[in-house]
Amino acid sequence: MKYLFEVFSAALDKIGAKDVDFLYFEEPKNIDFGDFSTNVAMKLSKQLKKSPIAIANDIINNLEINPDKIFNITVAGAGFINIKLTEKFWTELLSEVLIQGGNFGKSLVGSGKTANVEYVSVNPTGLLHIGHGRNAVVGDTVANLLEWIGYDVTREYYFNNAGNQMKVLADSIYARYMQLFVDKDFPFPEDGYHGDYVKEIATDLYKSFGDKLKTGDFQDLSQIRKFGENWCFQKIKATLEKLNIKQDVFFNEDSLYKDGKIKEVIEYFKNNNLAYEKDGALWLALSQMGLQEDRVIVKSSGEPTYRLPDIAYHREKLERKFDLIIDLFGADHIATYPDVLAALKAMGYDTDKIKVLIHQFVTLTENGEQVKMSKRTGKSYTLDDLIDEVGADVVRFFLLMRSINTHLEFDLSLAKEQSEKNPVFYLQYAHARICSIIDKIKNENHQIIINPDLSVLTNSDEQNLIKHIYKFPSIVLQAANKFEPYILAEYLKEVASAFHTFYHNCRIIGSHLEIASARYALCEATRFVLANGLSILGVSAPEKM
RNA sequence: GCGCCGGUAGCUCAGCUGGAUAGAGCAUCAGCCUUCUAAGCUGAGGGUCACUGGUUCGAAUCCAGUCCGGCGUGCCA
Repeated sequence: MKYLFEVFSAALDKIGAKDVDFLYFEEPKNIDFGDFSTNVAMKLSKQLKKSPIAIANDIINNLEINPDKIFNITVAGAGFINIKLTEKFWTELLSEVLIQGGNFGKSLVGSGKTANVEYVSVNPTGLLHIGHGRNAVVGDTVANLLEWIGYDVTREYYFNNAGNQMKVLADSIYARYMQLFVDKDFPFPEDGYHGDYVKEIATDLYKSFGDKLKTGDFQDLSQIRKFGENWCFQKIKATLEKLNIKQDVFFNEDSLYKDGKIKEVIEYFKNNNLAYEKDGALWLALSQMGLQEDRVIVKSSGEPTYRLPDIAYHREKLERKFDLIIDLFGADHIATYPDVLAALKAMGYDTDKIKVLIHQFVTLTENGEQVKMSKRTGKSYTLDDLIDEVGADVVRFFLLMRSINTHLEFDLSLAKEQSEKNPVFYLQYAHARICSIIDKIKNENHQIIINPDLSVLTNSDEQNLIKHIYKFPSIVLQAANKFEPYILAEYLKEVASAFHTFYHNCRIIGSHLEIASARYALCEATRFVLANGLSILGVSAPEKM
């Protein structure tokens, strides 16, 4: 690509084209058009006052072509320039891949920079459901992608164990505890958590404390609250661990109060006349920061609204001097971030460093029918249940294979399917097949040349596979820059498909030594791409299936 | 009402910094196992790209409007 840019820029200079910042090469949908094509001649039509086709011909006549690299260049259609590279050009790229091996796909664009990715961030009041699963898996994969392009990444979990929700949890646990062990008619709080897990907590609580917590006074409730928090956190962490997710920092909202950070934010806005008191509450003057309406940051009861700690927390992250700060949350939190960003901007921070990623909801379906998974209705389908049912690999892959902007339908019947219908197995199967070949060659002592001449890989299936392999680093970069793991997932399916076709048509064992050796090398390169790609997605790459 | 996301094949989704015949998987139909894993391969059918108008040599893609679905629009988080 770099090579193409160089020769084309030189030719454009020669024909007198100016300010060509729109020169780019794309892969035509139809491979008959070649490996790359450019529409630069069409775009120059106005400037040069000539027909696109004439310009295209001018460009071609002024190109200095290295016949080792470029096979041919043609003008087609309304003025496209199509470029076909030589087989040798591609096979030379392949040897690069083999040298890089497990590092193939990495780049340095983010090296020396730091990133903070905040995800999951569920308060310890319950169990994770599938929507949280999407958040967790996407966040973790975005973090992986950033690491692959060179960032030093901190994975962070933000939680609040002091708010009203925790009180509701404690009340709910207490009610279940009383119902189960003291008085079965004990009233359940109206806004309490109805999930079955609350009964489990109550049962475990009874095992630890027996009848000691019957009074329901402040001291009892605070012990119950702590017990519930630990119980939930342990479960949440265990579920995340099953998905191969481990976060570096667990940031407690409470520390913002203890360290005076909340106070500092309030002071700042008061001192700058951006906060005022009305109806006994403290309002943030967002209307002076470019937004529509002012909002309450401290209620008349003296408690802060979620906005205040959110602002203080993000200020804290900015103060930790990350080059990139990523927040990931579900569509239901969409309203929270414009206020936070506006407030930070008003405090003089560079909010361009903060990228807010919002993923749409997940619906779980089985046999075309929606499965309920709410934690309030009581009948719940947790993320943990899902992992136990279909496995961590399938959960991760299914939650990653769609753009975060779209509603994701998790098809439970398809996920359960241990067959060719399931896209995860398609990928893993390609990897396992390669490992099986490598095994067989080693175990049965088939002869293989160590550094074979790769230029014999000229047939269309081999060439097609090489071209797919070559794209891997740019796919990783693209997925990382757009924060979209699905781009990688889709790509890996294409690689697997190219491999399966190659595998079907090109035998290794039994071919001539030179051919067999070169194909063996191609298999190894493919294996690196699949293994590296799957590891970014956090999906295992089995050697046998 | 306003804001964000979406509306593309029977289903789930790509394609959206404008480009050549709109793609994939599943489903349907028809083929391929004496040879490295058939969880595989090959082929066929299937589309008014929600609708209307505009910009352009050219629109699924950009702009405006309309309709439909999801989420939000709290002194809940």
